Amino acid sequence: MAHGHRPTRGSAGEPTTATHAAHLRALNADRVLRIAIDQPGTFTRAELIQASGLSAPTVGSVTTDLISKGMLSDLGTAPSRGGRRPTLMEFNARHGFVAGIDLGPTRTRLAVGDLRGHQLAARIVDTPTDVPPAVLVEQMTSALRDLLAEAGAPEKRLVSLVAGAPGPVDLSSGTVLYAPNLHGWNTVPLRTLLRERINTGIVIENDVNLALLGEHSTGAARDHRTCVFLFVGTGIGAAILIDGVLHHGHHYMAGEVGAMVMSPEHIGGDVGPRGCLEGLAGMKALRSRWDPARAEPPDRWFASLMQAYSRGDARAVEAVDETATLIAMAAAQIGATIDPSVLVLGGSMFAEPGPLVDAVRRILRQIARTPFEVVLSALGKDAPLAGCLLVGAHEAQRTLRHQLRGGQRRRLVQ
Amino acid sequence: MAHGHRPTRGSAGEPTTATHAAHLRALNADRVLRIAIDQPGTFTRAELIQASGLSAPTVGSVTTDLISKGMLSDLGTAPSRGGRRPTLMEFNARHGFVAGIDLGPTRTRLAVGDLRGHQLAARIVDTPTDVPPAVLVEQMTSALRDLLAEAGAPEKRLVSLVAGAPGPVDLSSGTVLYAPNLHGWNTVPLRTLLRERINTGIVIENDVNLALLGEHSTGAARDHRTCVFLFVGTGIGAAILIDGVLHHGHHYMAGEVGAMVMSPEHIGGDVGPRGCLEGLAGMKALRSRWDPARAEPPDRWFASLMQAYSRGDARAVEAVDETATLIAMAAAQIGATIDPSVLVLGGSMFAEPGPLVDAVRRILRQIARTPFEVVLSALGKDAPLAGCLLVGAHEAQRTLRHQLRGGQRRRLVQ
DNA sequence: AAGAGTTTGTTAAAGGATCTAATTTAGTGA
DNA sequence: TCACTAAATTAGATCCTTTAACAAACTCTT
Repeated sequence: MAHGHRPTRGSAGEPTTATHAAHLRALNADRVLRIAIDQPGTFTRAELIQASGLSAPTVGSVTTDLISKGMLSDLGTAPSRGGRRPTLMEFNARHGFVAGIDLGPTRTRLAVGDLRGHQLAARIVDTPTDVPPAVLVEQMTSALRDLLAEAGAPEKRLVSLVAGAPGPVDLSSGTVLYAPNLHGWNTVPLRTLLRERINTGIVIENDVNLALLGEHSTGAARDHRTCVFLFVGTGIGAAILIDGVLHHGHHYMAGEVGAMVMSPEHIGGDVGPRGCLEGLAGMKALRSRWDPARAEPPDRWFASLMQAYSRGDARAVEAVDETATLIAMAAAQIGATIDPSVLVLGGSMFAEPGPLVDAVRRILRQIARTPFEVVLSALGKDAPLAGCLLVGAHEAQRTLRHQLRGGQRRRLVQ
Repeated sequence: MAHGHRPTRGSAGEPTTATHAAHLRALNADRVLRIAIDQPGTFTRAELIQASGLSAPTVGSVTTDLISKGMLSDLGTAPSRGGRRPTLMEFNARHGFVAGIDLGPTRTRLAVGDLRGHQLAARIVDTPTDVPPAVLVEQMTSALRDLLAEAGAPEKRLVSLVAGAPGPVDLSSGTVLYAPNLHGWNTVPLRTLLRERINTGIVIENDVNLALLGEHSTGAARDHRTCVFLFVGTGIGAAILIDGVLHHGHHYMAGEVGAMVMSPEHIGGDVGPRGCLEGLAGMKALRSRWDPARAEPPDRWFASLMQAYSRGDARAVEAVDETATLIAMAAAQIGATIDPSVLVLGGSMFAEPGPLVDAVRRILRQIARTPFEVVLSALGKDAPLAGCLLVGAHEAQRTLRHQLRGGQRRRLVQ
């Protein structure tokens, strides 16, 4: 009675782990939900009990909760297996939707997917050139709105949007630091631009990083927890996955290997961008080695080079070998640093098998002390978009789980 | 009545997060213990309540539990601050002990520390040469036993032992894959050899990795969550910390950059180990550049080279510059891949400031697109041992927390 | 010197969530 | 029809945390 209403002691911010009984509920609901998401098809309460290690009453109460929230769908009873017929359920992957935008130098790919990241609708549009970023974003969002309608996904139900950009990205602010192949893209606050037009969770990510995630989930790097994607097109860049997690670096510049200096003689300041890996072994350099006069049409010279190589043409062999040597050296150095289990090659230089990959493999066998598999991208130009939907699904699932916790806490405070 | 003793459903292994109320207890005890460990000095229950966000009764009951287990020490009452006098407590850092062994090519450093990793006793012994690994291990464990006695740490209370080896280590099996500077060390099951002699938790780790952890906790890389240690001595190797966690690579070979090929002309197979970074820029190569006849005494030539450099001696300048160029190139390539916030230079080549570091810094400014700090190791030859105690303390704290959970569960089953 | 006010810590009662055990539901098979 | 099986729900007990009240021990003012 001495103190009528003493202030509650120890209210030092959000606890990071469960402390109170109510948090247990959220944790267990979370656990069940996670199992439901991982389960590709349908399942019964009994299976959830098995998989979760929780007791039957708990699973029962959690599932009814999740069904009432719309996260699980009740599909009625299944045939008996000797006793009472079980109730089938499945994760309601259309409880929300995700979208991906892969902003490329010439083409932009858009897709809408469900909460598992499965693609429901996709579209390819030309990337408008010579317009300011805001105008480009405006056009892309309007295309996305069409696509959402096509997929039967109400905009309100869009939980997360992931956009990939061809350059390093500051993850924390969602800013594209620069994009050499997009005119005028320096320090573009892409996330802000998108958020002004679409109200949802937004993640901006580098396109090579997204490609690696795509290859990791459904492509050439499946089951490889530590791997590298080396993209060689006009530009050269790498993405790094470490124990299943993308590595971004302290300045979000990890994998920016295009500027690597490959030989001591290139250190002199005036040689500049030509002395770096990108300048010596990118697609432009390869063309200059083979067709310095630029006599062949832009979409034919590469095929002609490959043909010449198979004929044994000396200039073609030299161009391919010198290029492959530099790429293999860079790959070996990245490999020695990271020690991946696989290196995925992608970009227009490695769009399909051919003498370039073979040469890279051959040289790597000579110089890499710790050998790693070298494979071609399986998803090709679709890899970044696949990565978008994957990241989007992960983000969306996080949001879902957060809602779960939020719902619990609200009930608690009430 | 229908079924007399139905087997319990859903006993599918260990739950990863709390499910049952009893687990809450372990979680909250864990939380309090963690705060206690982080608190450098003493604290009161009231402070724990503040820091943990738990309620006063919970903290009260948890602390009495922890005190009865010996993990916290009751230090009696402290002077009042206007009310009832608080009870002071502290983390009982001597509830257990940790040990570290830094196995070097010429010297082996041993230390015993408390649960916080603070050093209590240390010793340096000559590494016996030309004895099989088992004999070496036998000698080291006997030296360690002496040291434990000296530190007042009963062997039964030794919770974890961390040994560093000068070569790549298979963490999962505790095997030293190879160690060029230790004669006959190929695929040595060091953890097994140690466990046969000392019964405690044992971790084997690469010495450069340990050095980086040491520099990260108390040395030159403090507050840098993503950083690289480049060791240049007889051999050359790197350690990589990513978001505060060591990166080991898929074959435990990450950072094995000594074998990196630095220029296309070195790719031909017959050049062999001389064409790699270690052969071109290690301490032996530097000596060959400066004193090819090996005329100067082994412990003097380096100082003499430095003196000659400061005189402007042309051969010295060339030797230093060429070496620094190669090291800077390797650093730039690692840096472009990892994008660290700081690069720590260590090993006998970088034992103290001098023209070599200056040259490396100068060249890095020219070729590194994403600049990072370049600093010298602050702990020098003690860095790996510091890392041993650090890792040991972490392991020991994990063991402690595990005990906590185990204790809870036992009580539950009972 | 006494009482008001403070700070610290403990006890008591209530609430929420899980678990085990029993029960209901709904089938299969002899 | 009856015994048996499997799935799901209900009932009761247990555990832990929280809020609220209380006790302890001290400072400071009147």
